[in-house]
Amino acid sequence: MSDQLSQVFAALADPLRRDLVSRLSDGDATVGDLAAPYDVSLQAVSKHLKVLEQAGLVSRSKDAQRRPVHLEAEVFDLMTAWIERYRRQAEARYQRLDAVLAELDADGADLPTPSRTRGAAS
Amino acid sequence: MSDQLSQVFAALADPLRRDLVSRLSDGDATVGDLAAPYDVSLQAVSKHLKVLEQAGLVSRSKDAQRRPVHLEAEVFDLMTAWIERYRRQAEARYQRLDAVLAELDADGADLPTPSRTRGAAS
DNA sequence: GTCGTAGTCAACCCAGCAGTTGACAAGGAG
DNA sequence: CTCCTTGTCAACTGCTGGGTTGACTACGAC
Repeated sequence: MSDQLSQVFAALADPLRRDLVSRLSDGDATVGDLAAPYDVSLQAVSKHLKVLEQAGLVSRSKDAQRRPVHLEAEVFDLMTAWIERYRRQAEARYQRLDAVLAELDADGADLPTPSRTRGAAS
Repeated sequence: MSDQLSQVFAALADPLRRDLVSRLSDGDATVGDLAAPYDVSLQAVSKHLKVLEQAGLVSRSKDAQRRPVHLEAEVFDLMTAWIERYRRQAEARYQRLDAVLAELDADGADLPTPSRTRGAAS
């Protein structure tokens, strides 16, 4: 679980943490402000923030005894890149399959272009 | 944790499961095929697949005693939508801040457009 | 100085998850 | 039919994660 991608996904798997991110996208906030709407303890929220910080989604500065929390949007790119990669790959495969099926249909199902059968053919 | 978004994020928080998704984007495969490269038991991989299935990332059909696994790419859209939403929101906020700062700089820091100060002003 | 505020740290509990092994079901193959 | 393959289900273990409470630090206010 040490890789950042795993940490980011794990961090966002919790609804409360996603809500924190959501509210932080609206502007920086202190721990107390963030904790107020929930009925969990301040310490629990502080822990959640630590998880987000560890994942690189959030940074905390130091202003007197206050700890303003700031959203780091760049990390989203990491996820987006990963997601897009496999979505596109999967979509490309479907399109290829569609093309093959269309070709089969057009040719009359007699010459199934026997060159490449990788994948679904078992 | 019942909402799908949480399940999807949690499912992808595991490197092995991400690897399964990665390999499935290359084409359907059986449980045995998928389990082969790892040094964990077949049952463990089957469990991982169940997690992915529960999250809607994967579907299993039935072919004799074989259970071909198929990647469902649509669920990625759910994540992408969530991510994009907050990334754009955060980026927009930065741009607004930049604009305000630029304006301050241009005006000579005497008329800080005192209408809206929400957010970072403590 | 004392008090109150903002937040972290540490210890502890409970639930869930990843991994294991063992037994079992479902279908071909001989 | 029996055997083998493919895979699931069930029970158990160990670890991690989210929650709590209590004590502590750091800073500003009085």
